[in-house]
Amino acid sequence: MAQQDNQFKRLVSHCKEYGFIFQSSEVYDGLSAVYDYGPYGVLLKNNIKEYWWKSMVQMHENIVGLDASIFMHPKTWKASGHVDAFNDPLIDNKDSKKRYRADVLVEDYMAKIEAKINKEVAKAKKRFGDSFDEAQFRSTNPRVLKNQEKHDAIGKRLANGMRDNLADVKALIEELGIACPESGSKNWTDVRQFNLMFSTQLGTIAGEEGKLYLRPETAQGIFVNFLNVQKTSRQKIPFGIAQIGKAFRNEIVARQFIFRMREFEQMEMQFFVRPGEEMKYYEQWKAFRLKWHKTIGSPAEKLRFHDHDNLAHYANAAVDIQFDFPFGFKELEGIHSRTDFDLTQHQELSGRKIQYYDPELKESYVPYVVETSIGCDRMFLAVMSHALTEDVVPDANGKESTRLVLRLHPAIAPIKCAVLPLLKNKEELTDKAREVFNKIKFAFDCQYDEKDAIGRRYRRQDAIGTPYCVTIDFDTLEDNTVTIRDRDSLAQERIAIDDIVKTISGKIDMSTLLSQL
RNA sequence: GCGGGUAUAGCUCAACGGUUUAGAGUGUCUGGCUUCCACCCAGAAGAUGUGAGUUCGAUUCUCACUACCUGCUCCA
Repeated sequence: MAQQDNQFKRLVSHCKEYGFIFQSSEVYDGLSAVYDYGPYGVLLKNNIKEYWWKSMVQMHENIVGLDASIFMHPKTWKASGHVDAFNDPLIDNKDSKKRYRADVLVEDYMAKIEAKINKEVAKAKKRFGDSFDEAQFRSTNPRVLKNQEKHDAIGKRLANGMRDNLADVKALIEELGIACPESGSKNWTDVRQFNLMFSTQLGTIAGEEGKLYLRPETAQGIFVNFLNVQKTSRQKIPFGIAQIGKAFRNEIVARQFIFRMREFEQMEMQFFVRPGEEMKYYEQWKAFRLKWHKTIGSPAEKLRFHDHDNLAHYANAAVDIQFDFPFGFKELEGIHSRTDFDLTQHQELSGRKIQYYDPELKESYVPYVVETSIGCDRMFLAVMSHALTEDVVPDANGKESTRLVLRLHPAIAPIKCAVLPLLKNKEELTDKAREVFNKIKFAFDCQYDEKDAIGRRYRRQDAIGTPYCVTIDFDTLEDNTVTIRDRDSLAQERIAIDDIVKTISGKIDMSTLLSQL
């Protein structure tokens, strides 16, 4: 555990030290669980997005893209269930430090009363035998009636309290003498509402009318555009809509660096299928998405599927792809069979028909949805945590020295090639190096560096994951060749200046990577 | 949100309540040297999270705030 902590701390400080990730608003002491991407971070993140987008949209003729707004009509979130389900009233026990949903505590208490009633009924049934009239017993037995009355009164008061009086829910819990199931303590905090959506307002005058939410997931933008996209792109089911975009969640606890942020980026694809065929595509996407991770270099032993035990209200199957982060296996991507829940909901709340006419079946239906949803920032953290390694390499005297190297897949590395004159104080070398730099900078992200000894410059590039370095030496002046040095093997090869772009392009090319999928 | 821990240069760490002008390594910058993996030499810049309190005096003790780590909790 301590070793994991250190490894994680090293990763966080590496991200800061080399300009990948900074804490948001750091000069003002930071803002909790919000982070900014620095110069290398934004390059890496963009490359990850490109890999995802091309593998999903470019590679699949039946998947098209979308960029829906962050603001959406408030009814969207009523339809999706977020307004209701993302509104948990929570209460803490001060002694046991356990947290509960206040309504669940009361409901459990009500369940106990119900159990008492049922016990009474069962007893009577045993006593009276076949002639027992349960309905009559329930409506006349004084003890049953009393308990039933109590049960109903509590239920009513809970419902009222939940609507607009959380203080009364606490009062109810105290009056009923509900104790912490774990510790038996009755020392409760106030009931607090945690709304997981951020709200803001439309227009310059505040009020209920203009209340808007920042989207907590990108998926709904896809669902409400289903018909627009399907008709204009002339897609036939099965087909998918992909989107990359920011989402916002007011998490109760946001921790672990960029793993759980309040503002984050999702890469989602909703695949629309015929009802009844969802499991076939669910399995298909499970396999494809896992392969996507392996192809970019995430090792099989750091990836695993994790089936959901409790399915969300909209799903009939759900699995996570978990990654072995420095703090353990955690969700990186989710693949969910969302049924027709979302489209049906939007159909009901909007009053518009959201259906697809299937020319083969000759009937209209609300399509079923299989979703793949990956956190872009989590993917960033996954590749960084796996890439950051320390190894032992020979130094100038042939002795062993350790180096910090970011073994990113070349296709997503922020800088593809560093151009280095062997010596700084020889103008013919620096001039030539500048010339080489200006020649290849059009092809990919390059960096020119003449400061410090050549070995140090190699190490600097290692630390930001640059896969290739070309070095201009005195031979270059004679024959227009350079040495190209490989980050991982340290091997050096002599190639012509005219071949640099071609050689490196072959190794960093996104299309080569995609063709392995 | 509750409990525990932490906060000193970009990074990693020092400094008895006062010998201090808060040190060191590393990194950064400038110059020199250097013909391929953290060389060397000379110089420079750079820090006590914020705000109160105790004290003659606070980086050091107390409290609050903020942020981070961590257990609980939550996770569409």
